[in-house]
Amino acid sequence: MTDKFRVRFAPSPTGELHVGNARTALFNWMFARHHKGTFILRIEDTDETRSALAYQVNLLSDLQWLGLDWDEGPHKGGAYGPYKQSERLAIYAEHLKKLEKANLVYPCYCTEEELEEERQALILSKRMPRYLGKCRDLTAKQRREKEAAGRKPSFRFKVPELIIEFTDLIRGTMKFDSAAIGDFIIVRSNGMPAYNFAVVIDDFLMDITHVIRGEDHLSNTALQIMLYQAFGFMPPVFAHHSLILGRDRAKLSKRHGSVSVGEFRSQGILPAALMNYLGLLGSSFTEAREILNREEMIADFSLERASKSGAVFSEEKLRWLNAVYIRQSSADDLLEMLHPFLKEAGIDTSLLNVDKLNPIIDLVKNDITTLAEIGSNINIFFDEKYSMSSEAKHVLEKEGALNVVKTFAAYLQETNAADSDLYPAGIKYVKEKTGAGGRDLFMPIRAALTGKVHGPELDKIFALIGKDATLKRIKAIL
RNA sequence: GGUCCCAUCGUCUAGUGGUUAGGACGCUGGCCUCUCACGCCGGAGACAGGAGUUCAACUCUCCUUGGGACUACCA
Repeated sequence: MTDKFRVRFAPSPTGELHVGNARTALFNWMFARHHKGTFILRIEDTDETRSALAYQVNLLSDLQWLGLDWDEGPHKGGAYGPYKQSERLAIYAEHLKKLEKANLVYPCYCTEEELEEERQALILSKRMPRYLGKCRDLTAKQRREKEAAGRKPSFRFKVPELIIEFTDLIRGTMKFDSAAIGDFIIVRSNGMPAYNFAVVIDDFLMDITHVIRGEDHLSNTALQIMLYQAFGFMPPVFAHHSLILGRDRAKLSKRHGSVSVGEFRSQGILPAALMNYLGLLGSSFTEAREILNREEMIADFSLERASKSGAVFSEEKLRWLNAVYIRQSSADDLLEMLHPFLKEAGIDTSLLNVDKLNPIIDLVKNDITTLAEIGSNINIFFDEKYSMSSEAKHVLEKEGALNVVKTFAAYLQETNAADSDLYPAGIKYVKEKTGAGGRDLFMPIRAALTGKVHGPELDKIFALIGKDATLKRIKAIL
């Protein structure tokens, strides 16, 4: 095996970054960092109709948000560039020529309609749908005729007859019979390289040592190995990890709900929590715990611990992890991430100073699962956001409830106790004066103070709201 | 249909021939003298089935069953 470690994440910018791809990126990144190797980002944008610059921009920002920094790639450069396939077209053309010269490739003039017909016919006759090599033995004259008729050829690789064998780092020995594989297209009729062709060339030229990717590429590997052999290239080590599944155990897709990094980001999932969860999914760490920061994950990462079977994505567990991360975060760090969510909740953070906001966040962070929940939990601390829920109203309608609230207000107005004593002394006073205790004592005060029946400890709430606001709120009720 | 991959609680997993099959999420009972949450203590919950190999199989082999991926001029 190699003592050098160069791995890559090679997404195509044709949509939002899917958590499955993010996990592949994470595995590659952890592998590189663990082995003090190089993590390369390559953009596979050879599908002109599906690729969009906006997706690429999005992709890079999602990766950065997750903290998956690359050593070579867009915005970063490197000795093996360019790192966008659309900028490497000359390289692919040159390699096509090599194969042509070796007589390992031929032009195919079939139209997509013709190919589709052939495919359907094969399916109907219950045979394997694959290209049968119609254009493989065209004469020079026949080719000239097709060209003259205005047909642009694609180029197909002449699949040799052999058994392809390779060792997968996660799955062990893999064996494929090329008889089941039809001559496949390596360059499309529009001149763009096809996936299997471009990856092989790029992975070799970029000196990739380990290809870590999803199980969905397992059968592609056979085609790619044939190409490595045709070029006389030394293939890298392959490792195919399992896929992320939806509830129904089918490959996780949009119909299963939220699947993109961007969606979780806007729902208020912390990048560290998503990273941690993705690292845990379909894998495990040797540590007996499940909450690990990035350094711990890197230190403990091993492909040997990657599971071979697919893993169902559990949003429940992600949310649990997220809540843990929120609770563990400092108010300063949270505030940074909370900005867009506070804004959305209609709270103008620019008007508030950190000294006031931080203690509130420190209290509220214990009650939220995602950052997006901040609004409904923080409202009780702002007079202009204060509102009475129907449950709270109900509490105040109970026998004696209003009297408790009134007595509390009366105490606050008359006392000259120090601020820190206000709440405990007030409660004691109300208890003695009204005889109320437990639920009957605290719930009316909670309802009056916050307009809600749930929330953090009352003494802490009171300390943050203060005497004046409390009196104002009670007056509004009476 | 063909090729390939996979199989431990509902879910994610530990386990590498001898264990009361462990943990986490979720569910659930109790405790924390206001609620919700947190936390703590407890509970229910799994080796898909069948043959072998072996003194001994969750663990090794084979078959069955079940699930999945691929089968594009997408990656």
